[in-house]
Amino acid sequence: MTDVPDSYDPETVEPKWQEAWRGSEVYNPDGEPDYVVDTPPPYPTGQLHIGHALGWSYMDFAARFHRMLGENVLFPQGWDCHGLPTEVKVEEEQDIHRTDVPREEFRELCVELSERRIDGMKETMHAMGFSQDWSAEYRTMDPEYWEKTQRSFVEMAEGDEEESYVYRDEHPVNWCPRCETAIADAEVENVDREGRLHYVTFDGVDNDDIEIATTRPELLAACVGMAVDPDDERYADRVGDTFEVPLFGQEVELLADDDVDGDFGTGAVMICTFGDKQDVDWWAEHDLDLRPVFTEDGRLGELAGEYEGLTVEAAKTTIAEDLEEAGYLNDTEPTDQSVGACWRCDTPIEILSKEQWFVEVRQDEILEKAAEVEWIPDHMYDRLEDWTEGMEWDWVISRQRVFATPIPAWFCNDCGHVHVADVEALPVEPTESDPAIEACPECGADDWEGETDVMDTWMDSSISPMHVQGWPDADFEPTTLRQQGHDIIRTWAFYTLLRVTALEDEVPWEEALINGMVFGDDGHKMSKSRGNAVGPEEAVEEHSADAVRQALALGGQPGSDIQFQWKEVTSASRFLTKCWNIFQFASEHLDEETPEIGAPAYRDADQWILTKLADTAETVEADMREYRFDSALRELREFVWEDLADDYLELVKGRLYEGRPGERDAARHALYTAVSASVRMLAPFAPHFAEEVYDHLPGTEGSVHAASWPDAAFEGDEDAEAKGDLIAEVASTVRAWKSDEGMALNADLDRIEVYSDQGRGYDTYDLSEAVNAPVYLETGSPNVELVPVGVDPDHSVIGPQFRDEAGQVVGALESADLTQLKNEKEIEGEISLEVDGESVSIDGDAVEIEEEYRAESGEEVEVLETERATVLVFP
RNA sequence: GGGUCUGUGGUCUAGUUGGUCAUGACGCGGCCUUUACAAGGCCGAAGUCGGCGGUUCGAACCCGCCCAGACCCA
Repeated sequence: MTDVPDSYDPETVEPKWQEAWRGSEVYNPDGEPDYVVDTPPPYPTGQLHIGHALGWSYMDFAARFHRMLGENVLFPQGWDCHGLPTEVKVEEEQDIHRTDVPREEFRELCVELSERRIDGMKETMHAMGFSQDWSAEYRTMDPEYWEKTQRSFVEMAEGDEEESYVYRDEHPVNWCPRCETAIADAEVENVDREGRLHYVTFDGVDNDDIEIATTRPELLAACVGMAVDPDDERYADRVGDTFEVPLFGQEVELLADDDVDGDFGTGAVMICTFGDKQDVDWWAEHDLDLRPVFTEDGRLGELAGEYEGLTVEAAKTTIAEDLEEAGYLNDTEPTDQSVGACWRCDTPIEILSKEQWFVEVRQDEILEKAAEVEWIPDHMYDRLEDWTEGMEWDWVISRQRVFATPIPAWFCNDCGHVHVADVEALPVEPTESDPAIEACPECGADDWEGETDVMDTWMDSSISPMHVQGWPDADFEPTTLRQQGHDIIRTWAFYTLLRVTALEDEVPWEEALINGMVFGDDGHKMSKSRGNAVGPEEAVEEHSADAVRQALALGGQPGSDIQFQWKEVTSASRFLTKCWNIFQFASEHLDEETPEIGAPAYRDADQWILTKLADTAETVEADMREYRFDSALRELREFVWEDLADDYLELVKGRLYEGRPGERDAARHALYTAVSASVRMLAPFAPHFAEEVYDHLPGTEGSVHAASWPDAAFEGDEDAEAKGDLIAEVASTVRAWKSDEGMALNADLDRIEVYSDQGRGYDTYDLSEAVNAPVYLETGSPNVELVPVGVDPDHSVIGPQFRDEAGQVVGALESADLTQLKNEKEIEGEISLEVDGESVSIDGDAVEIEEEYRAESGEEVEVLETERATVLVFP
């Protein structure tokens, strides 16, 4: 091998292999897949952010690893296209309102924008080296996909009232006045802000007046009742009293309800339709009137009389002023409040009662399936459980928007009958075409109005595992892995469980790997204003994709939030350089014949590195199976850097350069085995680097990503590891000593003597070369003065043996005469002590006597202590 | 207010059948061109393992309370 470049240049290597992979089929499953990833379909924002990079890195590590295990991996990629942000962007770019152009035309503009944005995100995915199977790409905005969304809707709507999950009803829903659409609970976020509490008097009707406190005087027109805590003594005999609503005049009754917080304001509150979810509960509970006062665009409506047309904020001010003028407003004060807001645009939501489509939430069956999924880490199940148990309202799935999957239904203009499309008719756009049936089955008329409402985009993405598994053409089988962030457990994970359970009565995925958030280098959430935001492209450009991937893997174990740190990227990049240098060294000694070397006469050092390699491969594989990418990579790095580079290479250099052919071949073969296995284990993390090395490595064919995980099992001498540890340790200690002494590392020494438990039973060839000195193996103790300097009791023996006296025993050992202890231990095999007036005896093996060697005066010898040996160095 | 998680040298991080000398990286200081590698090697300084209490012969680890932070929810 002569064509190995001096240095590793990711800037040319990475794009080269990305190009090659694009044109190959190395990531396409060959036949029926048995490891299927339910890849998140991201929303096409145009930017793949660092959080995506983390999630996709996890999936890519897993996909590449499982391919190497010989599994047929399907790692598809979808795009969750529908939704409001795209509509808003199109309106902005085209300078139009969505109603200015026909629905179909507006939709087309949204599709075009989505396509442009998808292209940009795909580029970043390629640059990160992710290994999706692009032949399995899908987009929820394509008719082939929304046919499936519609089908899933139709199937869930089938059956009688008892069976069917889908129903249409008028019910209060969360409403975003800016987006002018209903939204689900999961799309409401609570934001803390300061409000103003208004103390308002309501005149009594044939009874005394009452004072209530409210933050929302603009809702007076919608007031339909008042409530107090039944145990509130201030209002003990007043329940049932009637009052007149100031400015608006409707009469309302005082109710008692446990949910009233008596400590808030005056202890009396008004009930409006609707200020919040609590109002909805009271309204339903006490069967109150409905006085809808808000319009769909967030203004006051007809019932507000002279205030009609004012925005919520303007009405709040105006009505407060008028209350004050009329003498009803007694006081105001600031108060902390938490208001629901649209998670897409942060506009405070209102609650409107509207005719909408709903999907029933059957908590028990969702939880039953959720419990069958293996959550990684497992406490993520708790989040799903909490959310599910706390669900109060069914899922409102209709949206009054355009760019989404149409709800496949029509209304009969004569009798109002609702017709849901038949499966055979799908996909269908009911605003464009009439139903397949002609006459209304209820009244016989033939005059249909297509549903203009569209579906919540979560209806699209919540069938992703079914789409990925080829539903409905193929029978559904659970996918293997779902990877997603913990921030969307309440949405994507929840809805997917709900839908797949309802449709197939199966778990959507066997394992749910939940990743944390990625914070900036300063430990805070990434944000442009804070200036700590880093994009994947930027990081890749600065170092390399392989380095960024490693940094993400090492950020922490999956599930925990991680901090993006440049220093980790730097250190990963150095590791690649180190690996390249190892490989470069190895390449000078390997050729096409190396892999074929038969029956190599391994020396101790060779057996040692091969044993270490086997242990490493086993540990790394176990970690990878458990998605512990952090510890897998750490383990691998330690092996490569410490065992392979620092120790083994130094030990066998002499043999490789000057050994006899048989001895050289043994080292070459072991070196080849270690390098080949290491590069394959590195492949999931650093796919470009691994491919480049593998490409140069003799005896390989094709891509490293089609290679198999190293089967490194090695049966060497029983104590190969112990011998090798000793050899490596002595070599490195002597070399460190030389460095300390300011000597050249290849300075020759007169001789060294090694005293250890291994006696003379190991091989000195490599050791001798590595320290550049003749090596004499010795047994027993060196002929230099030995001075006991302390004791090292084994607490795991002494603790259980003496229980509460253990402390005293250890104290006695430490204060005893060391020379005497040593004699007892060596002669008697046990040690006797006086503790608390009683004589106790300790097994000699439980007490280590620490000793130091003192060279006899006049002799020029250095005594080095290692963990396993004492080394005398004669310079 | 409720739930979940986290707290380990300056920074980030590892660490479960509880065993005394706590892992590694980056950074910092010093020394060294050695037939793969100065993007390297060697040595060093730097830690009340958030705090308090408990269990135990022994606690970073188990239990309780408290403090701080993150996320989700109300």
